[in-house]
Amino acid sequence: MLRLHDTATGEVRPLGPNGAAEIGIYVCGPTVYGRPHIGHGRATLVYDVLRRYLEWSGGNVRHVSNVTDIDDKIIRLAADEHRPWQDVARRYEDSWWSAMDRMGVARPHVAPRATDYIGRMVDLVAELVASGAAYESGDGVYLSASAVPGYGLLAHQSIESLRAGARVELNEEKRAPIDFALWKKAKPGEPKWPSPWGGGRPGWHTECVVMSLELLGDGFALHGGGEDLRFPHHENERAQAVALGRPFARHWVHHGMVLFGEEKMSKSVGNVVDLAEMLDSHDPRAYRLVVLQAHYREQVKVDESRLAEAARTLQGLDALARRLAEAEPQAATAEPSCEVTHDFRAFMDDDLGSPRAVARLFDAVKQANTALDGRQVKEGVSLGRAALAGFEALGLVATGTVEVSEQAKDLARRRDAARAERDFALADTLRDEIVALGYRVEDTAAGTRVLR
RNA sequence: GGCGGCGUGGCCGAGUGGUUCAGGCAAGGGCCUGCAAAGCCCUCUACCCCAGUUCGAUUCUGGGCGCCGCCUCCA
Repeated sequence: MLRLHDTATGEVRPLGPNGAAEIGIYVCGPTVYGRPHIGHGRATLVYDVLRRYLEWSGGNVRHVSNVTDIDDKIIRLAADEHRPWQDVARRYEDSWWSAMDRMGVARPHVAPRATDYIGRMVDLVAELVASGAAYESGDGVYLSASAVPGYGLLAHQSIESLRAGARVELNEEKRAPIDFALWKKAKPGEPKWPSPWGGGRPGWHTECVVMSLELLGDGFALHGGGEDLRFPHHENERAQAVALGRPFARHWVHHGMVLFGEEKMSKSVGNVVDLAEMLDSHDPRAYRLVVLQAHYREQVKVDESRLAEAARTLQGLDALARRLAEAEPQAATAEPSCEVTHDFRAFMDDDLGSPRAVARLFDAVKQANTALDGRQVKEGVSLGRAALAGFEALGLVATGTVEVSEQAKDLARRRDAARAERDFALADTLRDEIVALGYRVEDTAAGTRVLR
């Protein structure tokens, strides 16, 4: 059973009931005001791995991830471009799903848009106002943080120290600097939805409360997001649920940030790497491997050499897949090695120890190759199948086959003929021609093999 | 100022109070190969500094130095 670190308690503890019970996972999704970068990529990969692993372990997962399609940045961009905010939001939502598909990220079971839930958000804010926890002011409705028992749980700070450290500019409309907006009254020209406090739009933190409770139910299993969302976003989500008296996430998961070079990737530093561009220049699986080789709670350093290195590593995995495809007819009954699977599971169950789990699988890859080298086919296939199955459980699929053009196939056939006649000069020339087409060449017992 | 994390071999990155070793990539040598490639074998370079606890610390404690993150509607 999976044990996971919980930000609320600081402990690694069981995620909750496995098996038939539904495991509700809510992951904070994108605000669609720009193209996704590799930081978004890591975030989705981390939770994709979590989800896949739970499902592989027999869990019945319901994965919900929101799309924030209205916010200040979207409004500003729409104004700059003189087009409706909906166009901006939809354009970047499309680029989001496109990039996620390319990374092999499983789509969430439900991906609600914030603007589809505004009526429910208004209801929730009204309830908070009625309870006395929230108050209306000149520019919106705010939640009073001091009205929430245990405010600061996720920040691991007392309300006093949060108050002392608040860097938020003084806002006359708030009673306390740490209070946060539930509803923002529309300024002239801004998009607005009706509410008891006039036209406006919801504050960011409210949508996740409404959608997670609505789609997963009270006391859902897990709420995840980046370390940077721990405070204030998640703290403020939780505050609303607590103020309403509704059981919220039972488990809080936060993953580390992506560093490009030595510091956090951010627009102000100018080191943002566009996700789609990165996927253009590397095997799309390479980034997943990079992410898996670092523990999800640690920061991960990414750069070109790291991605290229991972891509090379994957070639070795693909090579094994090809060997297995050839050897399997002779070892149809070979079961995946239980030892490998057992170790893999043990590492993953311990707070998603993917670096160790992956290392164990690579160990099995080597063992499999060694066995196959030694003609212990059944042993090799057993080890290899377990390794590839483990990688697949993490969303990393090794490919034993490659699309090869007719031209290259023809050259390969001619090269085999030349080699059969021991005309190696011609064979080498033909090999160069195949390589010039962008392929790699390997000789096997079955003849020339052409690879990407 | 408050809170948290990290400093490991050429690079990335796990882990542990001691005995054989993370793993990946790179480098050197070898096996295999017509030559390569792939694969395998061997080799190499470690645990930031200073104290302390201990028979023994990279691993625990304290201090120091350095780096990173959060406290801003940044994943």
